[in-house]
Amino acid sequence: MRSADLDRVRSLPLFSVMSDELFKTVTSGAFLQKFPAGTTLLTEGDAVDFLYVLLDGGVELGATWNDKETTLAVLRPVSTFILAAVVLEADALMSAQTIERSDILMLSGEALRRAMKEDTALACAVAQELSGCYRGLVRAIKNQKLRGGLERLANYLITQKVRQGGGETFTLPHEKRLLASVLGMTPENLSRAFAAIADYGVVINGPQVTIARPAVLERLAKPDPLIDNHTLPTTAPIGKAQRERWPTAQTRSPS
Amino acid sequence: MRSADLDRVRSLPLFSVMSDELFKTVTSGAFLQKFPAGTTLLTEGDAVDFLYVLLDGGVELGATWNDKETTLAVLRPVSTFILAAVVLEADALMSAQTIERSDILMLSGEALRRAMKEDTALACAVAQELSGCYRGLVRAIKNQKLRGGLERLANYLITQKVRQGGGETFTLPHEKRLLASVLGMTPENLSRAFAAIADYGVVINGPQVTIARPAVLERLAKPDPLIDNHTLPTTAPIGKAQRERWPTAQTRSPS
DNA sequence: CGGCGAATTGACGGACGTCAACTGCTGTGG
DNA sequence: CCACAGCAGTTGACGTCCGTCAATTCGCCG
Repeated sequence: MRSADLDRVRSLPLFSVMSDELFKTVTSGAFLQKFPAGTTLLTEGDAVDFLYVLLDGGVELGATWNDKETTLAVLRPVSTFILAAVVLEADALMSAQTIERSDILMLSGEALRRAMKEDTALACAVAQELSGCYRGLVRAIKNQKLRGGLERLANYLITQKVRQGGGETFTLPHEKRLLASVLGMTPENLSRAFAAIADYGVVINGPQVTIARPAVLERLAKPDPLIDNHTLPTTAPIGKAQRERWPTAQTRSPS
Repeated sequence: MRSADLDRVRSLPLFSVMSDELFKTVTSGAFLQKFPAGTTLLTEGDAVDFLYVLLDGGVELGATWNDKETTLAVLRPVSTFILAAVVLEADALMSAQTIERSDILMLSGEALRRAMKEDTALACAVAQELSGCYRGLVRAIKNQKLRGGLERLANYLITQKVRQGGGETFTLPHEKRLLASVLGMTPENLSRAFAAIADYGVVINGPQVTIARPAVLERLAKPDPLIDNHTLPTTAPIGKAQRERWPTAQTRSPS
């Protein structure tokens, strides 16, 4: 494993508190693996033996029931995942799948649990990380149960705008079909929601989104600091630059 | 505070691992308060200074947005709540309100955070508790995003049946309007769902529910161990016995 | 006895899922 | 180099689920 990668892991809040010695112990039995897009890392119900750390690329956390599927989160580097299952030595409740070519570090869950028992600072850091994840899910449930589809989309767009620097135009970070799943709707319905949100000053051009009248959109979205997290959940620089090219001004076809 | 109450707290997984000395420190600055039904303990957005422990009664955790309200969980003794906010020293994301006369122990958050730093076993126990809460929320989101209202109700009934001993008839633990909020629907819609679920062998008689043909109901519900937790989240004996009396057989009025 | 809130029921409309057809881009192989 | 298949995205038609409004019943409590 490259030492640059090790440094990135070390800089996560989870690991920055550990002693050098313990860090070496925990990472000694670790793999760094590169996966192509679309690889299933973990299926819900699987026993979990590793703590995963996404160093590069992207990962979708999803779940299934009765032939329906939904996305619970999309992770960007640097993020850890399935920490809760590792702590409890339990089966995974979510599936994990790469959405791009990804570099993923796999740390022994057993080693992590042992390290927690020996290092109070680490155990506290784990508790804090889990608290943050928990609160992220509380926000997600509130978003899901309290808002309608159009409102969820509007707030998603505002969050993206802020996270990407606040410029009036930005780029959707994923495929729209994945976004639909994150927002809890069908791709068709998302398409209609994009069409409807044009009335609120939002111009869609492929993956490019321009918020022409932020005040109007905000009146629809009613963003709320107790639901929308406009700062990133972990130390996570947004993924690589998106493609810039896109067929020129493809506004709505004049019917 | 009565020593019997202290013992109940001590028996929680969170506190059973602490040394006597540390336990005394943490509980020394604690209040035991009795609240009437309907008391708001905490409003979303409030700063959180205490870890709450529900010793008797019931508490609803809810959230609000844009004049809509929803229930995220209903707690029964013995349960702790808002642990995550205490760990992070953050504002509450949920409101908490008693639904019955309740005994609630309030522990200094500051003292708990200090104790975590000194006692690895406690910090690990906190991490485990938080992991359990996190996984509970993952289940809740899956339930919400993957199932329709009728399916959520069917699974709720099966869960209640199991938790109350598996007999063919049991008692709803709360008001129906609260249940509706937990299940993410309106009271009117829940009423219709109860009417519709009669086709699957479920007989409703006030708060009494009889599942006449479990196999039929299960074919509708398709319960899943990765969503439905048929065992209780914490060491939580179900609340006191419900009223038994109810006006005799109030089946559907013969139109 | 009277008022209040929970629960139910009906009527209606809107939001959302499903099915199907169509477009345009992309990668593949003849 | 082009033909083709495959997939993302869009659009329309339609049906279902669910929320809203209103009226009614019933038990509870003052």
